[in-house]
Amino acid sequence: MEDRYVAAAASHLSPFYPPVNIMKLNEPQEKAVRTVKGRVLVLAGAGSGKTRVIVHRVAHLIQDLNVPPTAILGLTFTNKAAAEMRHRLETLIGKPLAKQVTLSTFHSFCMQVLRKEIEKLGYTREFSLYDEGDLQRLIQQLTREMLGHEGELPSLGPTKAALADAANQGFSAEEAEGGTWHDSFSKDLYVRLQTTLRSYNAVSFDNLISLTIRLFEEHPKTLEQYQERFRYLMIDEYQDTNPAQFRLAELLAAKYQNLCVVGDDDQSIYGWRGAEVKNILQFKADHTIKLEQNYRSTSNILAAANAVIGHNKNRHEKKLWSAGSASDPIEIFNAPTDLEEAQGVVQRLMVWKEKGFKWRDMAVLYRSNALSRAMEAALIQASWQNPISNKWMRGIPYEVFGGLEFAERGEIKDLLAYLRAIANPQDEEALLRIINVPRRGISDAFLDKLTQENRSLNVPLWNLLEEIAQGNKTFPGHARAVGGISSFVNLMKMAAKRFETPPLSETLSWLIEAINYKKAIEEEVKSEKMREFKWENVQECINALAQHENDSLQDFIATTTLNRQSIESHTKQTNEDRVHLMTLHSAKGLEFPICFLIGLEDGILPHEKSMKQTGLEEERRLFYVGITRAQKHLTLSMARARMRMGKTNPTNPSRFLHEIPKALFKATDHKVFV
DNA sequence: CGTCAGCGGGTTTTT
DNA sequence: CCCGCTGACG
Repeated sequence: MEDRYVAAAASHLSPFYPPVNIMKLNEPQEKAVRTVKGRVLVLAGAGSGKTRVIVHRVAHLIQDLNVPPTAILGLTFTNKAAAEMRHRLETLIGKPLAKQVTLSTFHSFCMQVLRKEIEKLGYTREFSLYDEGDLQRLIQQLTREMLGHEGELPSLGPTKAALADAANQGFSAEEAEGGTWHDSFSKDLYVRLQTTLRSYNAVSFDNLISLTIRLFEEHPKTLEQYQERFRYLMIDEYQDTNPAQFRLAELLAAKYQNLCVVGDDDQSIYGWRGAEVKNILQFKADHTIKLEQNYRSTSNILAAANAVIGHNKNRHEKKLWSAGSASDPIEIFNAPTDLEEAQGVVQRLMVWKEKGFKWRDMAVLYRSNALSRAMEAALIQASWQNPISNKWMRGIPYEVFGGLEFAERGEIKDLLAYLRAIANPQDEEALLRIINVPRRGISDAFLDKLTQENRSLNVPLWNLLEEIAQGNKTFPGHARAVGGISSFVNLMKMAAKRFETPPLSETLSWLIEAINYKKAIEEEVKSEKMREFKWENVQECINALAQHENDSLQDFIATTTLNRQSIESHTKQTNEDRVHLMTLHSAKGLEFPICFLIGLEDGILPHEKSMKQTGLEEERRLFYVGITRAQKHLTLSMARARMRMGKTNPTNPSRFLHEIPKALFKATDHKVFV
């Protein structure tokens, strides 16, 4: 069967010069865009227009080669990168076309696939998605069960590492049995974890990938459907793929082999998550294209970046160059304390604002989420003069990306657990979380008894609860608990019915009322302020659901779990004029005219937990990624004393700072104005 | 069964 | 500093 667009795709060989959209690219960029058949490796240095190439390549396929947008699949690692790519594609080819292209993270792509196909693997479509926290609690529980009360949970370090490794390989319970393990406890725990998830009708983040692989391997017909649909596959940040993701990509590309991978070994920063740089270094390519001209940064910034990354031994030599001017030197300041460091950054932000930059042109990047605290405090306290109205404003608008905060709050987790249990009553984790919230007189001891019983009978907890509610099972002396369970079961049944019909947000409101959650908060929480805060969060959750009226309950839960930002960001308009705060990891793939890297101290960057040699090189790459986010101006900062875990400790400047040639930077006082 | 004080432990990074 | 957990008590 000869598709129209397959024939058309060969037209890149014709003398026809493709229209407008790729005219402004440099030679290797254009080559990358026009090489649409076969296995293409694009080695793209930082700021070399990698995203631009991907987006133009998609546009070229659609507009010039008549490839249907639905035949293109672009995979990224972070939601932010996927969103950025979509945004840029929209400006290039318009929303209607861009919307039809599948651009998503590995995990959400797999989620979409499994939503449709998971029944082939023996799960139901209502399966739950467990985030890292859910998984952690489950592991804890299983560990306790396995060790009994004797073992005082000995060093779980090696075990956790072994579990992570198996997960990165994408092992199923059966595969784990045959795999090589350091110790049998780790293996048993992993096997037990996988089988328990399975019995809960639940999948972990890693399962999203591994189950999709299994689906494709066990159901060649299904795989073929996806291969037929997605004939053009592109993977961004390919250096970050782990073994499972690698397998998945190869499966999808196996038939047509139109696989374009883009990446940079110098920006490999997910080794801790099982990423293997060798995937990009050993990629079997029909065409290899190197992008080495940097368009993003001034030559000072680029020179600093090159000098820093040059200290890594384990890398491929490249020669990033820029035609740009030297411009300002990099600024470095060392403040007495973390608070003053934050104030120094805020003062500089205000200077740039006065010079005409938008807040959204500026970003503050840091190694770990905890570092945002002091920054936020300083941003909230700042007073600045609006250059247009000349009015004095209190607080600089900012947005923190990626922090877990909102989704991690107890009340949100409670409500989501309700939704999860309603959608998937087999989700024991969710069930146990909310069965006694608010208090229904069901004690932990009683629940232990029940879980033990359902394990030995091999009956889902929910079924047992139903039995109890119907009076088929009696527990003399536990009248209160039995009563609580009955009302809980009835409530959940009623809720499940109600959630079948939209609007979902109204049903959630009903549920919150039905469980008297407001009263529960009022009884639980002492401080008036906290109560208000929590109640606001509950309202936020309703609002978030209202934003997803067209989705099913399951879709809402999945989106929320896969993209924590999504549950809170709907209130803030995207693209609002705010300073961006984020970790170095989530900044990858992004660029900002004005960049601040804060907390550049030994122990933070490089992080104390990764001071071993290989770890150190990854930390350096992280620094490199940070430096290369800056387009026009870069400020590096540190503090001589920093509050950590409630204690203020002296610190030393990051060893990486010594790797920047003196000629490239200017040391300044932390205060801009006195 | 629920509450509350006291304590010990832990901070990388993301989906 | 901020949790989650524990164990004693009401």
